[in-house]
Amino acid sequence: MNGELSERRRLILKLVIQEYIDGSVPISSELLVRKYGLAVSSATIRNELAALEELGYLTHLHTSAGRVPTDAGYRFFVENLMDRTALTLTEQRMIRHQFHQVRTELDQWIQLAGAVLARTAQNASVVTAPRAYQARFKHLELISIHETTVLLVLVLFDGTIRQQTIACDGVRPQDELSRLAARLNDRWADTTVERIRDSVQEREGSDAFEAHVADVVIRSMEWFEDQLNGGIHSDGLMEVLSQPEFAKVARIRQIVEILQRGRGIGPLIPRALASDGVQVVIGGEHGHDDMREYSVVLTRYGIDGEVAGIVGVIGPTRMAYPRAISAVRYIANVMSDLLGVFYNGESTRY
Amino acid sequence: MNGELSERRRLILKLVIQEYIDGSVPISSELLVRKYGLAVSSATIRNELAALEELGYLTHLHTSAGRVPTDAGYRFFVENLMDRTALTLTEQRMIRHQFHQVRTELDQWIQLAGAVLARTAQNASVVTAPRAYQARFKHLELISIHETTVLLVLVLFDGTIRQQTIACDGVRPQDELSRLAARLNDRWADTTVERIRDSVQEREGSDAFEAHVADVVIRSMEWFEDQLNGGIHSDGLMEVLSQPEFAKVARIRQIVEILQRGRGIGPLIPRALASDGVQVVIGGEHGHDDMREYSVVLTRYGIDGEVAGIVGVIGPTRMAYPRAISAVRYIANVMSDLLGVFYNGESTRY
DNA sequence: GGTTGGCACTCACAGGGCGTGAGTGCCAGG
DNA sequence: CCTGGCACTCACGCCCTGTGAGTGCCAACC
Repeated sequence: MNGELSERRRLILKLVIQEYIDGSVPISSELLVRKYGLAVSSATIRNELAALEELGYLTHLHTSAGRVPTDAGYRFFVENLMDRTALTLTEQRMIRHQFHQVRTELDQWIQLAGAVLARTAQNASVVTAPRAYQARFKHLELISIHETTVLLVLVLFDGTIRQQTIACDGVRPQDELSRLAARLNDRWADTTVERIRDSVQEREGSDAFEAHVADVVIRSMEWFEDQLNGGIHSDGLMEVLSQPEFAKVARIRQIVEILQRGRGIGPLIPRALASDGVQVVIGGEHGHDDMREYSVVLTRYGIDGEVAGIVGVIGPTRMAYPRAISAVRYIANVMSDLLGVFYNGESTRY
Repeated sequence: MNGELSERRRLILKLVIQEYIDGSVPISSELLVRKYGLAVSSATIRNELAALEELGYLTHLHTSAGRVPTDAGYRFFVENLMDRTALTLTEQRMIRHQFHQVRTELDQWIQLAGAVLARTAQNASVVTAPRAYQARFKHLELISIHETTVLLVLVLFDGTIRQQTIACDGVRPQDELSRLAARLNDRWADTTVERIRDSVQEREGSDAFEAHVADVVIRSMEWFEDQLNGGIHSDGLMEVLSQPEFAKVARIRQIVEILQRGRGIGPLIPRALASDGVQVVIGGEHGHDDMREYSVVLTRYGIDGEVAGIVGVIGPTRMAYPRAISAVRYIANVMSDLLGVFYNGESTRY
């Protein structure tokens, strides 16, 4: 599939795709000759284009419109033809700078990653929060809100926090709550849901309120594990709408719907989490029909064996793949390093 | 401004506006006569329409197109003409049911409120988290993440939680951190930022790490007070796009931009927080130009003197005001009651 | 055999002209 | 004050046509 194409055809295909990506206008034989000073005539190029079309890399809306890449064309481009350029150093520095500005909150990192990615790739972005592969208990706190109302704050190993109000039977003063919290923290430190579930069953006859708290904690943690690929944040609607494919309202509604529910990207997450490199899924390569005109570039970030999330870009198949891929890769690295600091106190290395 | 209109004119204006709201098509004199079996001829209606136009309540795109309400027309309608119907009992029950399903998390309430509001009013919705008028310290927790990294979890009186990592000079074992946290909790229970700031200045020579923690807490709380009207969540883009005004791409981009930044609604928040009823701002009544074709219906929710947030609806000036207003009012009540339970342990009454 | 100029052919797109119909404005008469 | 009648006005949709870009193919050339 690589040697099949002569050097000239590869060049022509590459030029067509590059031109189309940044102009969004079907590419004619003449334009290629003129713009790139090719040593042959437009008629020759036409023959080559026809051949590339025969091979399935290009199409034609109708006779007498320029050539347009097919999904297979983009695929070939991504795999064999494109220039693998990284972001410029200036861009890298600016991005790092922005992350350092908000070094505090995890939520803000996620939001920032989405915004930066969208702006850099001029498309919509998707980001999920970093999650532990398995929920591990870190800490809990019981805070008296009102006589019979208690706020339970649960901190998991991956830094996610859940808050929940609990109604209790009788009045619970704060110091009693603190003592209970301390006891539970001690007992459950760094354990998984299963272990907590076991430990609860062992001590059947304990305090009813304590049992209730345990129950809430277990349910929270279970809910968490189920939610692994919930919580897909997306951003950059405005950026993606600036792409010329969204000149008709129908397309806009389509992308809004795709982004809103995180559908269309959800199915790709397991694969992205499992693999190491940047994943690219082009148009019809998605299963469903509603994604046939969109491509997704995404990758995993995080710390091996501990926590992981995904970051990615979504846009029309006519996407600036080289740039999207570099941006996604870079942001993933930045996020991974930030998490390294967060979890392990490692210093930055990017 | 009320007695100025004859009963018949009031009726005609009301009918025109109602018809236009649900049809989005300019209203003709004939239609009114036919559809509502008025006892007069269309010519008479035409005269009345001309008079209403003269008064500034209606317009004309050009001769020979039906009448369309002006901003002043909508204003008069909202104030004097519209039927103040509440949501049906079935709708109320369904909404309440949904809130009970997710009775746990505040974040989810907000999200749900946005979704429900958007669906009910068929427009975009905006919701802010409930915030205390003044940040009051409730609780903090220090959790050892790594030898020299500490996770600070700060709980404020209004239930908002902030997490932040702190790097410390030396190794801090968990029990030392717990003791420090207990000490600070005791000292700062239920105080405002100012008091904390004062208390820090008093004990100049204390431990450097303790001072650092105090500093982070103070900055978090200050940031919070500044952010009072930050964090505007919006939802229902899909719903609002189903309105016929968004048949052209330019309009879509406009609303997307308005929603994205929470701009256009930001300026209205102070007023909504200060007043008790439902606020309606119609088209040109907004200051800026970009909101000239949009209306906002919003209100405060929360607990008097303690916490408050806002919920609202935003859409084209041709908005189903009665329904939007009922929906906003109802959701605000539900949210207020939920908060009542959360903060005061009050039982529901809606 | 690859390359080229030439030429016919195709098709999207923009602009102009026109008919149609909805709806008003006005007037004169009841 | 109400009404029927009538002229007038536009937006809208339609068709039509000219235009230009671009291909496809062929015969000739190296």
